[in-house]
Amino acid sequence: RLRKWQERIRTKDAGERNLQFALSEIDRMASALGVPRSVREVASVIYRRALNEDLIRGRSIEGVATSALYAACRQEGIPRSLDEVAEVSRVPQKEIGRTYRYISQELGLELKPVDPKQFVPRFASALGLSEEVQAKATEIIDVSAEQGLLSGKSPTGFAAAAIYAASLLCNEKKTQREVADVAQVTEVTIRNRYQEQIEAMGFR
Amino acid sequence: MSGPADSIEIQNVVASTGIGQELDLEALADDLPGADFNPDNFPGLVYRTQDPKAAALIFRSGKIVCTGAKSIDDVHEALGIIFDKLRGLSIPVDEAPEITVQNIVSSADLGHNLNLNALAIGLGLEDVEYEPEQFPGLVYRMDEPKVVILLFGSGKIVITGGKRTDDAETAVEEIVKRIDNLGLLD
DNA sequence: GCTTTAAAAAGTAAACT
DNA sequence: AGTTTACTTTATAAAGC
Repeated sequence: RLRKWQERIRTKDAGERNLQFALSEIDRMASALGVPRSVREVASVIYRRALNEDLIRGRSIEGVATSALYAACRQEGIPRSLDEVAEVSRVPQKEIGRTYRYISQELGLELKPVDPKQFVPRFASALGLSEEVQAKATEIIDVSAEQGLLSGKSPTGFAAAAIYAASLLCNEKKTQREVADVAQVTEVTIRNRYQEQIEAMGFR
Repeated sequence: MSGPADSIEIQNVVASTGIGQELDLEALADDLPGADFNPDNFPGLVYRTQDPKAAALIFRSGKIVCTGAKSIDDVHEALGIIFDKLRGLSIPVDEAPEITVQNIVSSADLGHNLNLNALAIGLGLEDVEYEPEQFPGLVYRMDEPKVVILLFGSGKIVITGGKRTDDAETAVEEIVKRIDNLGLLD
């Protein structure tokens, strides 16, 4: 009986230590990503829910913690791409994506697809672009999405192309390379999306 | 009446069977020209047929998995060729081993572009997986027939997980109904 | 969970010319 | 900048780690 008590305390301690580790990792990654405290709190709630629903079995603590943070960013409307999240995590991007899809399904998060517009302020300010360019990029995204060009396309690539196009239109030109670097997509992707978008805008 | 159901093409059929006889895969790898056997990687021996084109995974237990065939008839033909090859090596093979179709992958064209964002919300986020950052297709799990449908912006779709030839047809009719009811079939 | 096999869809990416 | 090759997703069996 004494052993059972000790075992329970031991596992309780281990579980407590694991939870503390996960929460400190969420904090570390959130700081590195520069997301507000509210997002860390949402991520912590998601992680605790995953823990209570026994979703961590067979998965790494770090993977679930990273996915919870990725989900929290989306839920709070300030998404980070899987690439960006993977950069501050020690879990490979592929596993983060898989784990995210799993916990999202199991917890019924029902997060809507990421809106490319949500990347515009962050990417544009990283490039030192004006409010005018941001507004133009947002307009390009709205118009081309309405014409059905968004289906299946990556939100970051779509946003990057719109920012590139807007920078040209507003005479604040950034090169495809510069935009590609902040959005972490290739110049080829920007070129492809850009061509479709300017056509949708009735330019060219 | 021509509709999306008429555009269905079977792309891959997976089936399993067994010859009712244990096999020495090391010896078989030497006797079967073109056989790939790397027990360190995978316990099955890989053997490909040219006509019909298919790939078979042959296991020590005598169980066989056939993939890559374009029809159920092709599965039977390809496995027939393999059974005869084994018999030619004086390996006793059951007269007519039972062949079970495990999965059929089909493609089809709905003939309209699809707004996947609207579709994700309309079909119900709980039954949908749409992560364009990871994959351009929307994944929809249907209960009856129990299949998984991948939908693309072009209106092209993939139906997988079905075991019967008509599962794809039923699924296409059903998904067209659901999309049409949402007013998302332009 | 993973390993291997096949096939389609469309996007993204890297390595070449 | 264009082409080729390859990887992402879905399902499914097989034997073994």
